[in-house]
Amino acid sequence: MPSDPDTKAQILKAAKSALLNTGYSGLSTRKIADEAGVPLSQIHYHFGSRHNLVLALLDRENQKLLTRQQETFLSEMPLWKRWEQACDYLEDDLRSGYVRILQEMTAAGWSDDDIAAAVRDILKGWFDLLSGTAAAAAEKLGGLGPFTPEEIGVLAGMPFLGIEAMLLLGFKEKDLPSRSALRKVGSVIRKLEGD
Amino acid sequence: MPSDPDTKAQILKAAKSALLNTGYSGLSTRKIADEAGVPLSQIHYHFGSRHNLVLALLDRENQKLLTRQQETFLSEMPLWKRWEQACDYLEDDLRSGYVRILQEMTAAGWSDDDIAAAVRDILKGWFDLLSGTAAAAAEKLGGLGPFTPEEIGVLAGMPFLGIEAMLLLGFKEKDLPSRSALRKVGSVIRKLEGD
DNA sequence: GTCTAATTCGGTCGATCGACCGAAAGGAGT
DNA sequence: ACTCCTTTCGGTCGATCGACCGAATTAGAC
Repeated sequence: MPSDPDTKAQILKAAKSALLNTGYSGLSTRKIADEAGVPLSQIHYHFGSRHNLVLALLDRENQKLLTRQQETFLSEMPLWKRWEQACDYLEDDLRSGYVRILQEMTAAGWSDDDIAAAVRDILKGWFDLLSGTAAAAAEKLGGLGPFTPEEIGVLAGMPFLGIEAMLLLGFKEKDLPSRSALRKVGSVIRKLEGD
Repeated sequence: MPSDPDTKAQILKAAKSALLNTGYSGLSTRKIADEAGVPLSQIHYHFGSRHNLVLALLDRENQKLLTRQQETFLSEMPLWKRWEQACDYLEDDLRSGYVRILQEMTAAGWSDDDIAAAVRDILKGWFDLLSGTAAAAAEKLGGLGPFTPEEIGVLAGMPFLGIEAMLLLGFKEKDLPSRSALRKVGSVIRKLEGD
């Protein structure tokens, strides 16, 4: 009775839901099993351990992002428009829970080498994308000042990670005008491009 | 026998140590008690609950930072030098464990309203400081372009938070040139100031 | 010295955790 | 019909968790 794909996907979906509800520190195999509506033993049958389940969840969430990344990379939009799109993606990813998942996994990685390596791999791919975009922008804009493309990648990407953590913490635009700041950066880029 | 101050401080110190070793999800009252060399019951006598102990630890770590913040606020250094100092502080805080503590608390706040409120208070103070500095810089530099001082505060502070999370995750300068990027921002500020 | 209140200590409670087990149930190939 | 392999299921193990208790100890007031 190989209803395997169903159950496995069901557990992963429940694991995501449980992670969003309780955070990583409150995550337990029993809560996941209850949420999925399957016996506890199913989790260890399909994933072997809680640890492996977490890694599988991270991998599954990342799969979704990879396809979108490649679309963006192939796009020929002007820089300011790509920045705008990145701001839109942030809102999407906040709603979908992906931001929370990745940030929870990042925090878990501070104490777990396997998770840390997995998260670094994911984020490394993102930074390479940003660096590549910066390298292309260097030609268009005539150099990047004192910065290498990789450093521009850092300066473009890190604010998003910091803002994500703050938004998850409950900061509102009134106390931390993060969204308006990001949008205005887009308009500055637009002027730099001479649009 | 009121050796109370000793024991209480000892427990807080052990709590910090345990948090650095195991992360928030692995933190337990027994590990803290063992590390402090006191019976488990002492923790509940002095702090009432694990929850209160965590909040007390956060408050204690923040006290240290507050004094330094005020020193920086009162300083009359040029902007680029303050930025350099912020980079130096980052290295100090990474070594001392303060970065890890605050980032762990931030992540814990995603699932705990009390911790979230406490962390927001701390970071709100930091952002106000940055915004104030940006407002002062606006006069010196002749405006901030399209940005409000608060938005400049966001754009100055958020990269640090993102970079902290990545450094804790084990990113090296080779894969993520975060330190060189931050330092070069300082040199750009220096040119803007016409020094 | 005596009394009082604060502090220390060892022990224990019920709940929850991850992991594992053997038996039952089901589908596929013959 | 039979076998073989995958999957499902309920139950249980030892470990660990936060919280709490009563008794013993100690410092300081008088």
